[in-house]
Amino acid sequence: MHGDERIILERYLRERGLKMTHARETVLTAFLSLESHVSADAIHEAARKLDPGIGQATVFRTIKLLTDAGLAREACRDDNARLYEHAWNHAHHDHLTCVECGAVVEFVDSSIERAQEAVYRRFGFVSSGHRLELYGICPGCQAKKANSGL
Amino acid sequence: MHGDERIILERYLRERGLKMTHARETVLTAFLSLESHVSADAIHEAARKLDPGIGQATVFRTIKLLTDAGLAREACRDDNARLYEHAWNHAHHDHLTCVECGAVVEFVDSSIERAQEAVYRRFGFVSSGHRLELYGICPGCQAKKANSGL
DNA sequence: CATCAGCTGATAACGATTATCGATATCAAC
DNA sequence: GTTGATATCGATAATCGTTATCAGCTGATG
Repeated sequence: MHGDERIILERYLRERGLKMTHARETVLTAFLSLESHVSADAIHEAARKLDPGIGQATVFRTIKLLTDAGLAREACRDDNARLYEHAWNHAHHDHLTCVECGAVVEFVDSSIERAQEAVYRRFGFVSSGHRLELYGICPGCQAKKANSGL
Repeated sequence: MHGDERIILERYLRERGLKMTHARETVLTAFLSLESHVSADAIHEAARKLDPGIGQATVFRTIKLLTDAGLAREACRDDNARLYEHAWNHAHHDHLTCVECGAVVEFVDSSIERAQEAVYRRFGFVSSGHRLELYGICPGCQAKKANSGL
């Protein structure tokens, strides 16, 4: 199931003299069991269901490892807390977020990507990544608003 | 000099029964005296030079007012802290940031803007704003790297 | 110049993240 | 399997940015 990710992490750890432990495997499993855009707290909660002894600090430490290993990626921030999403076998994408209900649509748009490359060229930069967040009101919330009296 | 912004703020405050005070005027002046992408702490520091008695809490409170009044806008986050930029007479723009030296280029690209609108239509969303951050290495840092042995 | 709602600065509280520390688990070598 | 050096664990304290609290103060209005 999640064998690929486990092997990636194990190799990453071995390469720098770190160890594969129960706790780290549990956090990885918990993270993979959740949908995109999870907080450290949500991962901690999920990990506790697999092993109630998992500490909060270990979750934070392991998330950092997962990020460095290329398995997780910081997605955005829910006002205060950082949110993470899967990065392995999940191609690059941008986010379209509903400001009313919080729904998130992931999308890729080739003309946006091309236009971004043109901007890099225009200013002589070498690209190393980008973050695009579109905010708006989703069709469902538009309908809800229209029905509720406006 | 900054008369426009002062009047904007004064009107905003009056409209909701709030008061124009020394402290608020000082924070506004401090904010306007700084370049784009400032932290609350930097604004506090600048405000203290104008009036050493200005408290940190007042700076946070006033930044919120400036944001609501349309004079400031949350730009991005320097890892942990929120950063703010001028929003009055500063048209919408996106950011191109050098990951080596931190330099920020502000730009507008009409084909990116158009492509974003197409994405909104594709998913039936009504737009309410977006945030685009491009990351890369600026020409200066590319040259620095090339010279230093690579 | 009195009044009162709004403001102020100091300080405590808060939540997310990070550092500390003694006890424990891991892995490689025997 | 045992050992041992060392990474790791969970609990807890510490940090940092931000927000809430509160007693005293200020500014617009009459």
